[in-house]
Amino acid sequence: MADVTNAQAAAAFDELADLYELDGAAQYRVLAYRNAAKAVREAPLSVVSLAAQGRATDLPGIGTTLQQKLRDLGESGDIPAAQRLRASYPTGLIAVMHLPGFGPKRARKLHDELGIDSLERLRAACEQGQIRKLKGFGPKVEESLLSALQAGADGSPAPRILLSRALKLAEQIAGALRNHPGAGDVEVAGSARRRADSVKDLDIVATAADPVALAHSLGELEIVESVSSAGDAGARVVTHTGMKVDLKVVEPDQFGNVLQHFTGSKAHNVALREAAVRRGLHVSEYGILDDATGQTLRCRTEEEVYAALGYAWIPPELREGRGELEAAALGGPGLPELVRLEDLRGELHAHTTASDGRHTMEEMALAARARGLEYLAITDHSASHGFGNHVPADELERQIERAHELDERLDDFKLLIGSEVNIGIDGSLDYPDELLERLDWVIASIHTAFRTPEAEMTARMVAAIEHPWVDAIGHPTGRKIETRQPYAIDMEQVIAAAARTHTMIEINASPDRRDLNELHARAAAEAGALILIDSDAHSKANFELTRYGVYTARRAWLTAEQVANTRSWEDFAPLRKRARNRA
DNA sequence: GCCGTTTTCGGCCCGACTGTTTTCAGTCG
Repeated sequence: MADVTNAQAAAAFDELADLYELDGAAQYRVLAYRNAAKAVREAPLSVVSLAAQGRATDLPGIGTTLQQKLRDLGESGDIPAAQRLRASYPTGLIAVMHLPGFGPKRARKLHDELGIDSLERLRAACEQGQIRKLKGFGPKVEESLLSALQAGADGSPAPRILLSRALKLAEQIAGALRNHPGAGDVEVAGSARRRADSVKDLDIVATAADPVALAHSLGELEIVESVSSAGDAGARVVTHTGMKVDLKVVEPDQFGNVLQHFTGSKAHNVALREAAVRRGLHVSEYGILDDATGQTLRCRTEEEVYAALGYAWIPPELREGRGELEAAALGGPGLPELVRLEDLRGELHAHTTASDGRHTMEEMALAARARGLEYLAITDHSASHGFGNHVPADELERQIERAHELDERLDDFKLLIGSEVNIGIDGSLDYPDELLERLDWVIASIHTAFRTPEAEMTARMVAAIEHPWVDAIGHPTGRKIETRQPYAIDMEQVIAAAARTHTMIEINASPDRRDLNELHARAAAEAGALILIDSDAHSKANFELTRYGVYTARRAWLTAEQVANTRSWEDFAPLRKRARNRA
């Protein structure tokens, strides 16, 4: 039944939204499909299975009609309405519709009047000067279309930059702006502030005694390649790395409104405004207009914006339209106290020169202690890792001795000897059980055969989870943000197995992994599984990456209590599965 | 197509920008 993944079902609704849009359907009908696509993409359970049981209507934005379409999708692999519409509107036309500056109306006109059904035919029509003849189109449209097509535009969304790279740039730019003599407040907004997995462009909001001077100073930074506009209200530039940066300079008494607006997300702002309208208030980046008085309230801070609308201030990481408004409503259930970087007291996943790390056990331990951590588990790759970076069993034996000696010597610090053990294709581990038992800590991960079918992959993972000496699962879905899809695996079953067996699940903090993602991490915590935030450090400097794991944990609504390694070693030790098994 | 401390029908966020127009439709965030 779970043959259709939520990602596939969401894509089907998005396609249907595109097709209905081309067909000229009412915009709110189209919007309903887009909202449903988001709900499906973020659902913690298989929506096709839910639909089969008649429970998909519990999801926000799914009614009986869309539930039936999910059933059709589960039973036949397609939705009849989509099949019908595809006959009228070819796939190539959807690509045209997704070109920058284009949408359903323009694409439809090109289709109806010039017979355009692909990017190739569109390019030919441009080259023949046919586009500019159409009513509502002109030479500018034709030119920009041609240059976009020549630059390789194919209607697919622009690539996104990893948060780690984007934040480095954002902090650099914001720092430079703050140093400007005319600057007041300077804050990074947008998805970077929400600590999303990846970022499309940077939004910065500022106040300034001299707005023009501040706006021009952005364009003068060394990292800036070109300036597309700079005035008294802000500036828009592109860096040498290709990142678009948008600076808005605003009056201090609107700083809260503008920062809130440009922090988003879109889903959060739409929900916020819809709720406000029901109370006679209209929210925009300029203020809050009250129907009753005709007055517009301008806010210096975000706290004032949220308070005026009846909410506690909402941490940016939660602003994704995932129930945060209901939780933040004054007099409501309240928002969780989110875990912070400084809450973490131990690190349970780190490599040394014994496998593919850059530093020795001692160097890593001293670096961890210097960062204020109280315990560290050394978890080099196991016997079958390959790439010449594996640790054979006899080498691990020697590592155990070295670790015990080192642990003796380190004051006020607990050094654990563990392993990141490969999970074989059949779910087996590549050290003998008696060796695994003697370790302080074992984290098991999949590093091979990513294309294994879902049922086998799930069974493979669950087998590892059920192993008595596996304390935790590392990077559970194998995804690499923007570059590698997660392997096919039923996370519902994985999470349930982990919760049942007291196996911890990692949020791997490596900025291109952040795996578990925020949705799975939230589901896992709600299912009662204990979460770890691990750096997976391959060098001393990599301990710095832990913060990306904390960001994901916060986006997952996690409290310090739900993250196992916020505990002291004394409190953490008995939570390990091996400690429970021995007890 | 969804949804309900105004509603089972009639609403459904808000404003800027662009290129085309001469008052605005379409797109974008």
